[in-house]
Amino acid sequence: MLDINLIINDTESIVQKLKSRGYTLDVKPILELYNQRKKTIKLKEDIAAEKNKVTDEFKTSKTDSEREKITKKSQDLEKKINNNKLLLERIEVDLNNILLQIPNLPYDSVPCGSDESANVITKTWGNPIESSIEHSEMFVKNKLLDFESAVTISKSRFIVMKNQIAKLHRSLITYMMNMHTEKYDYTEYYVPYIVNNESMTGTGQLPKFKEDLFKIHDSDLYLIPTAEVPLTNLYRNKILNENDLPQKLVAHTPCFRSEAGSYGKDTKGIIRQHQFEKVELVHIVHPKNAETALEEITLQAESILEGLDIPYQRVSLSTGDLGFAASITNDIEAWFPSQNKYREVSSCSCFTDFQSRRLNIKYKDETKKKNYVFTLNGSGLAAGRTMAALIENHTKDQVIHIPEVLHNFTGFKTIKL
RNA sequence: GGAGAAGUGGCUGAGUGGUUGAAAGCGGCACCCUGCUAAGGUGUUAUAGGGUUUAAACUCUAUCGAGGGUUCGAAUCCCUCCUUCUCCA
Repeated sequence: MLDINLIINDTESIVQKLKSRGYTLDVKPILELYNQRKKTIKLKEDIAAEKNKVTDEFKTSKTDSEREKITKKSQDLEKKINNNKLLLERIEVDLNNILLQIPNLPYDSVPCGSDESANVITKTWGNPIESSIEHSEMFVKNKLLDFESAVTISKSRFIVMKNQIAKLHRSLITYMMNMHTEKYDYTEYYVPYIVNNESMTGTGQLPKFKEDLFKIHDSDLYLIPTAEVPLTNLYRNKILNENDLPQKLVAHTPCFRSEAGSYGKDTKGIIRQHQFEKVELVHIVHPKNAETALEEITLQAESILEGLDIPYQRVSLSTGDLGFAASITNDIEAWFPSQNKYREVSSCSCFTDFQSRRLNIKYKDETKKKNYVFTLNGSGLAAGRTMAALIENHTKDQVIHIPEVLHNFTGFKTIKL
């Protein structure tokens, strides 16, 4: 959520910045509601002050007729207060509804463009190999990957893994979690996979992207699309000491996405699933440290791919391709030889105070002044896609060569087909 | 599954209808004192939102788990919900 004062006081530049990411801001209704809100607050509080004075007179009143008068007056004022209260509530709901729909402002450094074609590759690592080996095909016949059973159990876009593949998948997650907790000093969390409406609104999935989520029937609960939601919400309504920043959290969770609107996309393999495992990194930081934190998260995510010897590139998303809540995003894309292109395995973003304003997360500085923290997160990494990339990059003559960093976890060095 | 109890400021905890936005203690902060340490003294210390101001000061409103109700007036009485705890099965 944007700061309404910013919209009121710095309208022109806000409108311009939002325009650069393809959003047209209609300021007029906001301004109107903002003024109405102020007016109504003042009116309501003035009447409340009067009522407080009137009721105070009751104690010192002497006669019954005096008391009767006070009672009557107070009741009248109470009615007026209530009317204004209802009006104010309506105004605030309307205003909030508008504000919740406005995306975050892009950083000035974000490349300008209307869509992903304007994204900028800022780094490449490794030597992309050529190969036509598709990561899923070779496993299907021996049921190490079982799409058919998944459909029987559930529906399409789910997967059953078996034996060494299941273990390889689990080993990847352990490798990532160990790296982040042991080497990078993240605090590990186990969190709920089902969260409430407020949590989803806080991180920005709601109200705008409801159709991307799985909702639990007859409740206001949702399956998480990423651990970002529960992790960031750990700090909802919290005030942190400045020197407790930064907080770095990591969790491994399944992620559930309805993939609405992706019919026909990535139907082959395990690239796009309704349920997948992901290791998620979250930073809660002082605003002045946001940019270094983003670089840190991005490097840490990249280091996972480097350990696995999977070529990748880093892409700076353009204004038109940024996610709703993000101010700046680095995507990390792993090399998929069968597709002859790079595919996203991680997305690292800074959300500035967009989430913390919705979630009410602040820090206190030495002067005891409170400010909103900045939040960041990045995948480190999506396990399924990383495994797919690993398989495609490390299969030779019908043998998958497991990278050395995983040997302790897998217990095997190759998978023979 | 059944029966109770409780939720108050950073923490502990007092407060059963009106000078209580809230005692007291602890903690925090500032200053003072002491040769250092230990201890002591004085003061200060909630949040959000309005008004006002160059700013500070000031002032108003709301907030004692959440929401509703009773009342001229609610932390205090009533109802619903949430959370926590205890006991029984």
